[in-house]
Amino acid sequence: MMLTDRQLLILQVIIDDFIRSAQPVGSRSLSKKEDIPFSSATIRNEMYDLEEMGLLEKTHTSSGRVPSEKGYRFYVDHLLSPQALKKKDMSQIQSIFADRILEIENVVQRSAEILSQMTNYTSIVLGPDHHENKVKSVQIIPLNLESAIAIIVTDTGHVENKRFTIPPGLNPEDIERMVKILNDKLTGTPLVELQDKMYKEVALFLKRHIANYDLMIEAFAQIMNIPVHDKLFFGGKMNMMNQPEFNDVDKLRMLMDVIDREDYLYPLIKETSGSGIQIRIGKENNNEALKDVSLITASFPVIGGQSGSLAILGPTRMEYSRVISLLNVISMDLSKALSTFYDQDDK
Amino acid sequence: MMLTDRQLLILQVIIDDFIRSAQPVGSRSLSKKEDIPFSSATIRNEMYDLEEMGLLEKTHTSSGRVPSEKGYRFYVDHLLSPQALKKKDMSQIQSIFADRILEIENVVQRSAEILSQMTNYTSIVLGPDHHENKVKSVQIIPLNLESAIAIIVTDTGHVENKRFTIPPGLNPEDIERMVKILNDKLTGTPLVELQDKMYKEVALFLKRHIANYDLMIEAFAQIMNIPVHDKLFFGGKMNMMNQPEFNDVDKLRMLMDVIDREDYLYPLIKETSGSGIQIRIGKENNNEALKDVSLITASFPVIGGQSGSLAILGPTRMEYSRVISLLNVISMDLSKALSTFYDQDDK
DNA sequence: TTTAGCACTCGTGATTAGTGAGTGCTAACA
DNA sequence: TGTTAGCACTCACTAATCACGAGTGCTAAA
Repeated sequence: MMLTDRQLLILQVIIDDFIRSAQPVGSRSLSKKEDIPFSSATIRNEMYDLEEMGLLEKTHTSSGRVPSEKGYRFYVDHLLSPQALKKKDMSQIQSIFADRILEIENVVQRSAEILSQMTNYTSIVLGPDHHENKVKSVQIIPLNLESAIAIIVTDTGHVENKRFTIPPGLNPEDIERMVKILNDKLTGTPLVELQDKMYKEVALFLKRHIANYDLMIEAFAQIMNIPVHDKLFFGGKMNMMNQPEFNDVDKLRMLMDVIDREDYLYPLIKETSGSGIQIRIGKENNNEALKDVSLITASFPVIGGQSGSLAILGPTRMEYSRVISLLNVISMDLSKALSTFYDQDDK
Repeated sequence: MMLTDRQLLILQVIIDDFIRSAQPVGSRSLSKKEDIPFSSATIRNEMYDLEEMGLLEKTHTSSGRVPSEKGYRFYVDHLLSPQALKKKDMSQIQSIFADRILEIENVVQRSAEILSQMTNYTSIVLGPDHHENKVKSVQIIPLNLESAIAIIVTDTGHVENKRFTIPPGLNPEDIERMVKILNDKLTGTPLVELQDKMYKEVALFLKRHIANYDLMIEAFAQIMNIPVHDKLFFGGKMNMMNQPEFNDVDKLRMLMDVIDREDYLYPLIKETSGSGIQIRIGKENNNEALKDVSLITASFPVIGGQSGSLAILGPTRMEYSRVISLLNVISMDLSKALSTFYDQDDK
């Protein structure tokens, strides 16, 4: 598909205009613009050709033109020039990452919020997979005779805790011994391998030292059954209400259902990990409810070969350029910020 | 205000009907009902009177009648007979509380979900205030030379954790000693008093045993600065989209804004703690955005004098009877379920 | 190749008329 | 005296019509 320079210009201006106004763009209004020195008739001819190529559409026979999905695709592939962020935006971003925050979740959540607030779209952030994180310490805190809290701390500072019922016949000394064994055996084990290791290696050891070891193993293995999905962090879940394309409650509901049932979104976001910026427009999302939105995802690597991703969900009529710039900046900052949690592992 | 039996009947039927259909109720459709043996003309006369009393309204001169806020208020105060839940509902509730769940948060979250799912309204649950919970154990897990995780476990099994920077010059032995001191001094202290006690009692002690104790105190006091607001748990946040009164995106947005900014809702919910079931209809919520909704709150006591509350937010045209029954049942179950966490404290 | 001009299309908003569900009032009835 | 049948009236809602204007496609002239 070869476009003349003039066609490129017109396409670009139409899409930019539509992104701003959400209104079909007519030839006359275009011809009035400064950077368009052609008459409306000329523009009409070009529009006709662009429509034939499938880059533009009409909402009805005598309406102005609207970008098609293919048009957006062409736009992001060929017409998007990297655009520097405004100073105001930059300084706003700086300010989040300025104060050294100490919890991963906190950084991630705040990134999601700032991202949605700056774009007016919905943002989704997936922290680095913590299944690979290694156990730093295991603690058991008895609450009373029957139950206790098991706590697992990872090398990244993530804390998992779960309450469990103490098997009968186990005395405090048993528990103390157990904690010692667990720490000896499990420190350094990645979370994914925890359950396996528990049954295979630790079980034997416990058998020798602890009464009722099998019940205890059972209880503890439960605890180590850490959820498969990492948690998605959202910002501006409601922002899509502000988009004119979702002025209809039914449409809104369909979209919200998908957003809330995170399992649809999860693979779309997860998949991106490690491959730069990815843009999915409308039907490319392979989901009926997402056919009028675009999802832009960016992955950010953290030290140690892992990565997380952040995403913006907006109408197909999205400010691609700005969103991409923002994602680029924030993913880099996030990389840096989170890497400080990881790079201290090995000390 | 005295109503005849017939007026009571008619008012009741009108409100019941409107709650079901969301449509203004006309005299003719009423007169066709089995339990209404009067002609439409008679009903019209009664309606006229009920309107004069401010219990009914018209949407326009020749429309059917709609309950006014005052009408709903009368309805819940005088016409609501406690209604037994359907077996299906009961068994569904049983099933959540059947399997003994071990985390407070889990129970609370699941209650919120079941409540919203059964009513199709939005539910909000506030767990028992954990500021009064007492420290059971304090742990410090060093992650590397610079940072460590502080963990506080309460007697109810609640775990707070926070990362902090280790003041320079502190060695592992110092930390170990510090943990010992903290446990000695703080076990049994309610969370609210923690910060105070830290500065007043523990500081002196640490001074004697730990290098750089002042930095450490500073760092640790930070950690103990536990958020003032307890967390609200929501179920069915989006359910209001299904109500015809929020078919308009602007209305929906106003409502959602208030729901999301929890600080408006918090006092409304919190306030109820300890005073049975409370119903706020429309403007009684004292909030412009909540003028078309009703909030029904129920508090549930847990052993030890504390209490939490659960609430249902729905349109003023809410199934009051059903919601009240559900809240009654679930709040009792919740009382029981959560009390098991608390009553084992003292053993 | 570009553009001015013109006929044509179609969404939008205002206006009108018809329909039906509802009311209030009056007069007759039990 | 309370109840009801009957009737005129109101008003939201829908469909139909119209004028308007922003837009198009096509043709012919520059």
